[in-house]
Amino acid sequence: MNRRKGRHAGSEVRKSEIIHAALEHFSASGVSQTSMADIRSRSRASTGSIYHHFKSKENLAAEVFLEGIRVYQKGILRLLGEETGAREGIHAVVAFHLKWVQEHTTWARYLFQHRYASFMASTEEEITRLNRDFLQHVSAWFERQRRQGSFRDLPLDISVSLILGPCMEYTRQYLSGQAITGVDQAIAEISDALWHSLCEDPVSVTGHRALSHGGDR
Amino acid sequence: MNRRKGRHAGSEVRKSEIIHAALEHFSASGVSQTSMADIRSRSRASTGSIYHHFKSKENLAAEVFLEGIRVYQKGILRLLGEETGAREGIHAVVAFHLKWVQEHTTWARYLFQHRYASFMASTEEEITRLNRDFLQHVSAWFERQRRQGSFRDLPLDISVSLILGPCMEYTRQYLSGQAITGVDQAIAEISDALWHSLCEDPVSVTGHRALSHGGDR
DNA sequence: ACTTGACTAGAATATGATTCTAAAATAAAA
DNA sequence: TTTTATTTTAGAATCATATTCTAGTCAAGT
Repeated sequence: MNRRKGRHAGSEVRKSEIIHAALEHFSASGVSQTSMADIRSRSRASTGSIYHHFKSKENLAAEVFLEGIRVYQKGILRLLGEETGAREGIHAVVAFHLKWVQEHTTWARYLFQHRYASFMASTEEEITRLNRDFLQHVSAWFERQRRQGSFRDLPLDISVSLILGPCMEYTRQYLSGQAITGVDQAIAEISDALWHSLCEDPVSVTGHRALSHGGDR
Repeated sequence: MNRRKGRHAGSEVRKSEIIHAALEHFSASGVSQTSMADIRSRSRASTGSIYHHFKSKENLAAEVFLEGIRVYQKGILRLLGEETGAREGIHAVVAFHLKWVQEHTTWARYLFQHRYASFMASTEEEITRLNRDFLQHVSAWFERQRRQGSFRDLPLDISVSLILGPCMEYTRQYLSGQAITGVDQAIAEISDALWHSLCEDPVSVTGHRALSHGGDR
């Protein structure tokens, strides 16, 4: 009955080739500095082929974004599902994020340096959907932790800002080569600091702080 | 002697008109979605005139960015020059940033939603210079505070991430209409949290925390 | 008044995104 | 296998828009 599904074998492959060719250029030079000709020559696909798979350059950019953000979010959500304690949870999230950036530099450059780019917001409601679902899971985790008295009772948007903000800012510095502190130390420092800014009563829970850091800078 | 400055009267005015026309569009729709024709018609300047004052669209975008960031940075630096205590300093910076965003929404949309955009990094070394100078002042302030024992001894890039990150992340939410918490409360929450993540020994310095927040969210 | 260089105007050009037409490849039907 | 329908690819044609070019206008100094 589903005779309408006459998918060709190599089609997905070709689409993926285009996405990855685009990623390379977008990540290295940004979307606006990348021409369709660049993508065409790197992917060895024709104009027609590209426009068959993607509605426009903007749409291609969005699909590349989606492909990356899906992988990233899946990783974070797996962590939160593991139901560790609050402090471990925070550390795990920070570590995951920074290591992911370190190991997927090309993706990270595109995803996070262009995070606020305009083409995302307007078009592509799937991005909105992904973000909403993601936020929902994250806030559920938070609520659970808060009920156990691990976190203080902060508004969700503030909590998100406090956690995500430092990670993103360090990421930005790291990607632009301006970070002095290495990733491992950054994970330790940031998660430690976050814990103290989020938890109900930092000192009584753990007597020590500043687990490690050399005398740099 | 300065005969080379055969400035025409209205020239600066015209240039400024172009910048502000561009700002409106850039802020509302982003640089790539704005055409030179848009800017031309809003500023009532001709193509030739625009290209006389600015090398290219990219350069125009950079100059708009510069104009905004200068004002913003000047405000922050004034605060840091006032040599208040560490905690007051943090609060003042957070408050300044968020109120500035609230009062200069148009500028903020452009400056901060496009902060990581590519055209800034590559071209326009004046932006680099501004940022370097700014960072230098900020780090000097930090070093002074740290010597007085107010802050713990964190690497500069980490400190910057911890402070700037939450402000920027909240800003992003605020500008995209996703913030739940109001600006005043956000200032209180964020600066309180920052203090606990940065200071040497939060509890002994001030016994209380969470100065204010309603039971929202 | 005249010369000079900054400034403005708008047409011409160039670059690059998108559309269009047709053909090749593939899968399903006969 | 041959036929038919559908998807996918190709590349030329088109269209949108950023930039350049040529010719002027204007303000100030001589």
